[in-house]
Amino acid sequence: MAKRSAPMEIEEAVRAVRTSSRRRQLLNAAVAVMQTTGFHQMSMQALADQADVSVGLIYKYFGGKEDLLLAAIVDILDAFRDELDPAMDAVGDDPVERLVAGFRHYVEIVDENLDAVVLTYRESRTLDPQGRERIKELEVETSAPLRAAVEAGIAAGLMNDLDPDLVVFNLMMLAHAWALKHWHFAPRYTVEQYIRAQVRFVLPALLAPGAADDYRHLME
Amino acid sequence: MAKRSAPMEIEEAVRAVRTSSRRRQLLNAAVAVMQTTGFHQMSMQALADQADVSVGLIYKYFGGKEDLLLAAIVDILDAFRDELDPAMDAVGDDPVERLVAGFRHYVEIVDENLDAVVLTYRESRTLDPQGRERIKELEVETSAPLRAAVEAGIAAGLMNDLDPDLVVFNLMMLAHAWALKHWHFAPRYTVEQYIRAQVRFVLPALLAPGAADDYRHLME
Amino acid sequence: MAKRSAPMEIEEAVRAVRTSSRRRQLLNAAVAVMQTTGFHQMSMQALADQADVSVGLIYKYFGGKEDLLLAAIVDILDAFRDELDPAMDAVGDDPVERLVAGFRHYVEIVDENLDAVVLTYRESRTLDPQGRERIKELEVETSAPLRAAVEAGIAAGLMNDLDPDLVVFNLMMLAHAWALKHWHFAPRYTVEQYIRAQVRFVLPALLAPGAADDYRHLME
Amino acid sequence: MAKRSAPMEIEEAVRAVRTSSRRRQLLNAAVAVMQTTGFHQMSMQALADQADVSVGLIYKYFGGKEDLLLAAIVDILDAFRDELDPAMDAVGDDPVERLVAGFRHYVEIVDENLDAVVLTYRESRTLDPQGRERIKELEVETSAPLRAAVEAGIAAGLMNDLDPDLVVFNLMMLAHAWALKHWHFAPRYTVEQYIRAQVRFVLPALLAPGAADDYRHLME
DNA sequence: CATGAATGAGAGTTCATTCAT
DNA sequence: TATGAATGAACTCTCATTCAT
Repeated sequence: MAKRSAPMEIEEAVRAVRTSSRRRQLLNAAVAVMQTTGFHQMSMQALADQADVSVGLIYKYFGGKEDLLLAAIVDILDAFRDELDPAMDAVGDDPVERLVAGFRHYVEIVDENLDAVVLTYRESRTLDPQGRERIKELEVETSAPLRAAVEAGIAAGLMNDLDPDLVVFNLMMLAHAWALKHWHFAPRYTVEQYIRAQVRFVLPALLAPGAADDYRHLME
Repeated sequence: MAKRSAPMEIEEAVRAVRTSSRRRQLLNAAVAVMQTTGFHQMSMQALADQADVSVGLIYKYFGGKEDLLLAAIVDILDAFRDELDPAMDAVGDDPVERLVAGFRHYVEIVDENLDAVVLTYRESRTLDPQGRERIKELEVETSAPLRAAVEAGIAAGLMNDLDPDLVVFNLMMLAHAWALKHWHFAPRYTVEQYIRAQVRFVLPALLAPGAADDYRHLME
Repeated sequence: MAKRSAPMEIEEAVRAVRTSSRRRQLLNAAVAVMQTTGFHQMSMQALADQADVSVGLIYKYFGGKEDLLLAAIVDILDAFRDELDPAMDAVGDDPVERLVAGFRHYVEIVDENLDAVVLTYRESRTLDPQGRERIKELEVETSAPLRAAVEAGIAAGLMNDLDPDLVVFNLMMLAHAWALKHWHFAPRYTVEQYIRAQVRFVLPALLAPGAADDYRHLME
Repeated sequence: MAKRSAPMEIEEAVRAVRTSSRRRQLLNAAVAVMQTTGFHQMSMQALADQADVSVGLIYKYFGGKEDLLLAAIVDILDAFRDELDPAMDAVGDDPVERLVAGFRHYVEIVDENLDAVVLTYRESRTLDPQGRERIKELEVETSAPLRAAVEAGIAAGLMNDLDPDLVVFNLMMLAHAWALKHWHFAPRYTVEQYIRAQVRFVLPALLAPGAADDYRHLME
């Protein structure tokens, strides 16, 4: 009996995997093409060529061009959201250590997705209001662990009493800046150098007077 | 002779003014349309309607659509560059005062050109390499007075020995953030509040330990 | 031997029936979809969904979309042709009675196949010349029993000496009108009323002066 | 003063005429292409070629393909409606004479627009509900003068007491049949012969017993 | 200087058909 | 026998650009 049902489950699983891998293949191709030509300049034919499939097939996996854009952006933001928490957990409970680890990892993900990050800035206005809303929500979700660290830091008296919201968005902007101003920073800094320089810039602004000495090691 | 040339000069001046006012009229219309629809969605017909001229006329003043985009972006960046210096001069010679005044004014200009600023982020990849280069140069030019203030501040021992380049780009990013994340900040802050909050965030990071007390008034 | 062949025959018969039932299933589905969306708007996927089979299977039973259309139309016309004769035989030998019975039955079949009839008018131009020819032949074949009745009626002096061909095509047009102008007639007449009204209209035109009285009962 | 306003009026008039002639040119081309290939088979490129304009221009004068179809059909029906009344007035006041003249002219218009008439049957289902409604209204409008003649004839005791609505639709069907079954009738009849044959068929059905003799000349 | 009718290449999207499973 | 993923040509429609007036 299990034998009879198994094939069906397998078949379904196979299809699910195939579907998912096609989506991934197409999303990767889409980001690759968009990074060089931009969303509007990307023709569906060009995308098909890049992904090595036919144009028609794209429409089996995505509702249309805009749907593809939304999926690509959401895909990136999902990565941010899902990777941030574990990276922060890895360094323990100290709010400052957690925040710095979070920022560091955020920049690293940005570095691995330079074009995708730029994409979220360039093309989100292209989406319909619903899609835009979705993206804003994701961005806020993503910032949640950072915000929690800031709030914990303030509560523990380790950080100055600044608006956590502003602090978090500032950190995200500085992380995004690595992508947005890559033309400017790349010749001057490696990612690692960029991260350290920004931490050196930001920490003094955050740390409460009494706590500054305890985190000297984070600023070398 | 003077009699003959005078009318001509006037005619030329009239033409120059008219030409210039036509360009302005078209640029304003272009920014107005782009802010709602985006560059790619803007049809030349829509632009012509907005500017109350015929499509054909646009091509008398601009080489084409992309040329118009470049002109619009350059136009905005010119404003930044030209207004920053005077605003900083108005507060005297103190590097810290100058830097804060510069940042304050920068954000104010951003606030008056929200859509235009977003435009520079969204559409610069659309331009040809030459146009992109032009924009980067302008951005660097714009940052010059801010950089000078930072360098002066460091030289005078008023500011920490940070990379002036990084500091300036950070300040610009935080100013741009008022436009880029306007959906997030606008419900929480007025421009004035945003400026003060950011100054409170940034100054502690910049000021040398000994100088902090002297600029308490800037952070209220 | 018989033992070996019997199963095969059964198998073949099963296959034949299944083939035939598949064809029928598909034709019914096709007519059902076409009646709501039209032939050109009907996608093979929609047809497959309606028939609850896969797209691929359709091509095992029909050469393609146009082949399917021809089959659907021929199917309808076959029904007309095959049902008319028996219905006319049922009323005996009198040419007028036969003609009226034929017309009556014709309208009734039209009523049961409203969309299919409209289909023959709407889509026959879609077919290739050969297919069109086939349909014209079928229509002529279908009209044969009616024509025979008219010719018999004229020969017997019961009907006026009109062109039988014209009479028959007129009758068919008036029958088709029940489908073609259904939007107009349906709110005003039931089928039964429509048939009687048309008989009352047509009979006086057909009946020879001396015969009129004998068929009063047909006109109530 | 008049001089200043005149040019504008002329300019407007010129544009109106040009617009109208473009529409006509396109409608004629559309009917020409549709008659050979059918609406769905007609590509906008084929239409453009036939009309000797560019594809883009078509969209300046029509909202799209379906709009063009509606316009083409309406155009034909308008001709029917506008030409019927004058033709009937020309023969005087006698209801029977008027009806016959109306029918005769109706068939003649059909003969001049064979493909267009077939078009109205083939493609009206293609239109959206609003367009379909429009067409039904036009058809009813067109039938008005015929209906008036029938009603007058019945009131005057010249015609049998049949449903005028049915009579009129029957006449229209028989007129349309000249187009719908042209493949069948054309080899057998000229238009003139067809008209006379149909009049001979229909009049006996309509005329009241007493009036039959007075209209013998109409049936030759 | 100013117009806007006209162009036509190129876009996104659909869908009849095929074929490996 | 039956499937449905994959194809790619063909479709309608848009719009930057030109040019006769």
